[in-house]
Amino acid sequence: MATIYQVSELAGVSLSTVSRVLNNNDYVSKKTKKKVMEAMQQLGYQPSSIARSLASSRTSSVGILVSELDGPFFGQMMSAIEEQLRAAGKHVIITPGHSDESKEKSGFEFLISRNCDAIIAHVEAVSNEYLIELSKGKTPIYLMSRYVEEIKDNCISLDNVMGGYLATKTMITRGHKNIAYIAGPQFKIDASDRLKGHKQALSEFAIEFNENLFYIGDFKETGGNDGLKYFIENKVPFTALVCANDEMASGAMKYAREHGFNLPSDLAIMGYDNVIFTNYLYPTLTTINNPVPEMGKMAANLVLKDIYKHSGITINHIFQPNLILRDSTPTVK
Amino acid sequence: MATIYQVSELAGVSLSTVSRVLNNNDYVSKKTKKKVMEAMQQLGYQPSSIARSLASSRTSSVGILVSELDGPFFGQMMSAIEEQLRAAGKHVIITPGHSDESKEKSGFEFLISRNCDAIIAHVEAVSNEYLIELSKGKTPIYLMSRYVEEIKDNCISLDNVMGGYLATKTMITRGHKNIAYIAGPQFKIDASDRLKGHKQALSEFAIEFNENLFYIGDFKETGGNDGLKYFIENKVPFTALVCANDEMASGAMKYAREHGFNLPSDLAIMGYDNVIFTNYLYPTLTTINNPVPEMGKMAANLVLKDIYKHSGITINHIFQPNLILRDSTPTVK
DNA sequence: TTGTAAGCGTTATCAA
DNA sequence: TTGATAACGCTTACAA
Repeated sequence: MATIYQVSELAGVSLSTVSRVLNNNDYVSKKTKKKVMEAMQQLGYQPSSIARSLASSRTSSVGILVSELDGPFFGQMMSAIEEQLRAAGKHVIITPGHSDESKEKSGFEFLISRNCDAIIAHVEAVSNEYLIELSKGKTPIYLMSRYVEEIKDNCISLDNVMGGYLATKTMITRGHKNIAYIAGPQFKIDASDRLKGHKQALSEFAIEFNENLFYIGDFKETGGNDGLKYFIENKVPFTALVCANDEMASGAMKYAREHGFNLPSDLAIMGYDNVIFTNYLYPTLTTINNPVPEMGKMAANLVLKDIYKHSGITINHIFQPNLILRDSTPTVK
Repeated sequence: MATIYQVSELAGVSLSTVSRVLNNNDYVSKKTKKKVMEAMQQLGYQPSSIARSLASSRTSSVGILVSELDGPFFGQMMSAIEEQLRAAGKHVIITPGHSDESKEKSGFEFLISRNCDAIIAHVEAVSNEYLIELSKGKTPIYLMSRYVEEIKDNCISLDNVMGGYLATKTMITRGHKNIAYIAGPQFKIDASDRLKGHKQALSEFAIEFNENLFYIGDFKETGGNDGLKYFIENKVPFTALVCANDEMASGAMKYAREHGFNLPSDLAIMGYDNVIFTNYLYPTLTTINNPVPEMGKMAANLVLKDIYKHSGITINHIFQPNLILRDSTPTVK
């Protein structure tokens, strides 16, 4: 590998001049610049980003900490962030936190030790206090889908209470009274907010919250499965099922069909997130749209604005979910 | 941030000693080691991985180059690789190539310039020659789902011809003669191999390949949609549809249902990859299992063995696909 | 506009 | 078993 030193020698200039060319510094004459570029070309020179960042303590890379590397939700998120950042010549370093406190912390440490210029994180297990403390460090932290009052300028979040409310209200206005609810793990703020919205809608229409129609799932297909099974065994009648995410809804749909339900007439089902495959289920799944790509893009923009000083960027910190009405929730007479 | 220098001062030893402790070097007395560790603790010292890799030209990180950051296929792949590597204390740096030649190349360059100890790549647009050339460089390259004879020891691949054969043969043995086929983009080797297998099965059973029952899709839902539309407009009768991946199959299923097909009785559909949501479609989708997680794990193991000198690892370079029989392909009398 | 030289935080080679 | 000291490849005052 050629180094900057060899380039400088071949071009007959000093190290600093080569460095200037590398960094598009204005104070270089056209002529020298050309000489240097040619030398680089000739040697197939590739600057070492490691050395650059050691010297400059900037890396042109932003860390992304997500819960999982797979799953449609995180896929969309990573993809949107990466695309926006790459367009600005920045790179991303992605690491998973697996919704586990110590793994999330070590993810942060890794990213920080890699000198990321900033970190965009979707974390669920670490406490707000930890995040606030971390934000005082040298690496700026941005939060996706999480609102922490003390560092709200660094948060991009979704109004999940509203989303939860919307989901259940839709079922009610479509004629349902006995509505089962499969929640997500309650340590996840998204999940507990959605539940809050559910209860809000219930109470608005004077429907009592029934423990026998409430189950806490795992945000995966199995959660939908297990939840529906639990409800059926409880023998409390219900005509609608609201799930706190699409994966659980699809699991429930499958279980329902396998156990003699005729969908959607026997049971109306609602998801949450509007993940890509919901449109390919049968019946197509009514769901609450979680504008993940837009939010990812916004998070990237926020970093571009704050850290890389791009101008003319307007930031929207809180997104509103909206209803996507499909076939799984027909109106009941 | 505390540096190694401050640690050495507080512990009353030299830089080198601290470095030795950091690297678990044996030639350090228990006593000094303890002193140093305490100093580290006290200062909350975190070694700079940047500086470390500049000095050692090792990074404990392996680059992953995938086509897309989202999508169930790549999600599973990244996840499996990362899990295995993380268990060995290595980190991954992920970057997407978007199935585009110049983007894939710049992905490689980025990863190489980050001094990754190795790169695991799933690339589709760059040529074999490029990969062979690249393999001569200082960063070892490993290929996922791609077989290149000259560097076969660095390849982990799936026998896609066999998979394609299996898919179509299954349809034939279940009683179908008029089988439509929606292929993937033919510059992708996976796609062209699957097609090859399809033709092989056809000819084995003396069924002629019919251009009117052949469509090249984009490996996404839209491809399934458009393909089925094309076949219907062609007005050539067919009773079975084989798709080169699950996304296209799900798109086709939806289009079929919207256009009056009764599934699966009117049309048998076969997917490929056994992506997570195939089991939640209705009818559940018969598909060819692509053991992505196993292959990802194997690729990680290969790196662990070759690069990090782990012992006792057995490598399987070529994986065999198998049939997952579900409800979308009933037998025809 | 260009060059000199001092870092950046480690590892690695010697010598002690 | 420990310590000096020279790399690693680049950026960045400061000087010229």
